[in-house]
Amino acid sequence: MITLTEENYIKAIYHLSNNGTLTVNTNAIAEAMKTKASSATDMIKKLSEKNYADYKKYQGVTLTENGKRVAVNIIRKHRLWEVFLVEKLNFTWDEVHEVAEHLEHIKSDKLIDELDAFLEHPTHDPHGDPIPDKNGNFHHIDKIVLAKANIGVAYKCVGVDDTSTAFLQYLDSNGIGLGTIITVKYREPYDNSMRIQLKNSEIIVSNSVAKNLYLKKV
Amino acid sequence: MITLTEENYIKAIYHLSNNGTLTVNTNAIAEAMKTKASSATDMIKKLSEKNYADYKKYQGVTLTENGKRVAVNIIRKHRLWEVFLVEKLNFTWDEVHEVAEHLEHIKSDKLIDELDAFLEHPTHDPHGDPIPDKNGNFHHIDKIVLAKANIGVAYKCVGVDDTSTAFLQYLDSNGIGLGTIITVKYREPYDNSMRIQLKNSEIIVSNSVAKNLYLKKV
DNA sequence: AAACAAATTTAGACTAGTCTAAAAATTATT
DNA sequence: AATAATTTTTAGACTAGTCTAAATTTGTTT
Repeated sequence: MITLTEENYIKAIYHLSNNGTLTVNTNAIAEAMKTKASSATDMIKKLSEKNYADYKKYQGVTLTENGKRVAVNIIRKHRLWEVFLVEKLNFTWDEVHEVAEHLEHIKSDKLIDELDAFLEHPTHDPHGDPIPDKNGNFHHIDKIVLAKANIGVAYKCVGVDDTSTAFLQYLDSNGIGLGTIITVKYREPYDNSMRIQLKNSEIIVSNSVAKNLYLKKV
Repeated sequence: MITLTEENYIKAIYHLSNNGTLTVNTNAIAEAMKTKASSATDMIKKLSEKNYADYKKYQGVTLTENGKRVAVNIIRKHRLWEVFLVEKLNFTWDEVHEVAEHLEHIKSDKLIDELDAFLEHPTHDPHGDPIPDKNGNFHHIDKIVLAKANIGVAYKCVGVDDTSTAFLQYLDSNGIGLGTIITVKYREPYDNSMRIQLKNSEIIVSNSVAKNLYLKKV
């Protein structure tokens, strides 16, 4: 039996390891989990014993295939619930995360399969992140970051990197959401801010914004 | 902050006390929670300290108004989720309970208000039990138990007392569900079994079945 | 009302997860 | 290559919730 805390550590390690590819160090895990390094060490040992992680003292942690499977499954559940909350229960994209953090731990295969079907097998969550299928495969779309977009080309907004409330509300108040058509008019060399064309307006966004918005050619 | 375990104890006490009207003894709580009496004692003390329960040593427990409010709120959440699972996710009425036991602990007012609206403010769950509204008021329907129904009168099935899988599956396989029209043809004095008329069949049910099925005159 | 039975509480111990403080290993700097 | 700084681990303690076993209270018989 896997505990809620174990699941959350596995998820944190998965994200910190760039989807299971890098080795993660103890301090990073502790910080992500908002605990102390000593607590992280204890949990890492436990995950290692239970075959969710590979670990050698002082050398950092990677997830086993088993651990990755658990992580991807939680991510699937998290993102499906986010779609449900936005599409069916009128949540905005900055409100969903906290509730989904809890819903993702409900254990029922039937629940998640039926939810998936009820939502008509969505491939992306409200932030544009891909939803892995039952077998853990991600539906990949090739996206570029606004900061690297070409001048004069039309793109569609397909996701965000930063999912903080502040950023999402900034986008909302500037009329940017998933599907919004964006054309770059000008890149200011001085600070890398950009003037972009939306449907009915032209706005200037800073480089920090441009680095966090994903686009796809239309 | 209230813990998951505290919520479950409060819910158990609420049910055992007949919706907050009777005093409940320690052994009954321990049995309901599948723990030992000593564990129940510890938790009772804690609930008492936190003002969810009134308690004097050796004298049993009652819920405070505060405790009842918590219990009714959990019951509201539990039953709304049950409706969701049956109506939207194709669960059968004997499958919902276990998953709802977990969903009922998700804490988000917006979630439950929106779910309520999404389901169009249902007044009863899939077992016919009333769903309290936001303010904790139950929508009462006056129902009678099949065992006490009159011969020759047509009734509609509005609920069950026993929600065990075995009973619900028995009902399913005999073509009885919420809304089924039932007319009693004969009561056998020897064992209080009953011959009842359904839409396209006549069946005989034992007294244990008849005591667990709620009806309402049509 | 004394003795027994049943229910309840206390005492002490265990696990999961956390913490602080100190020790050990690794990495960086001179 | 030695020392300093950083990271990580260990040791020991704490809380929530559980357990067993013993002690206490209540209630029930005779």
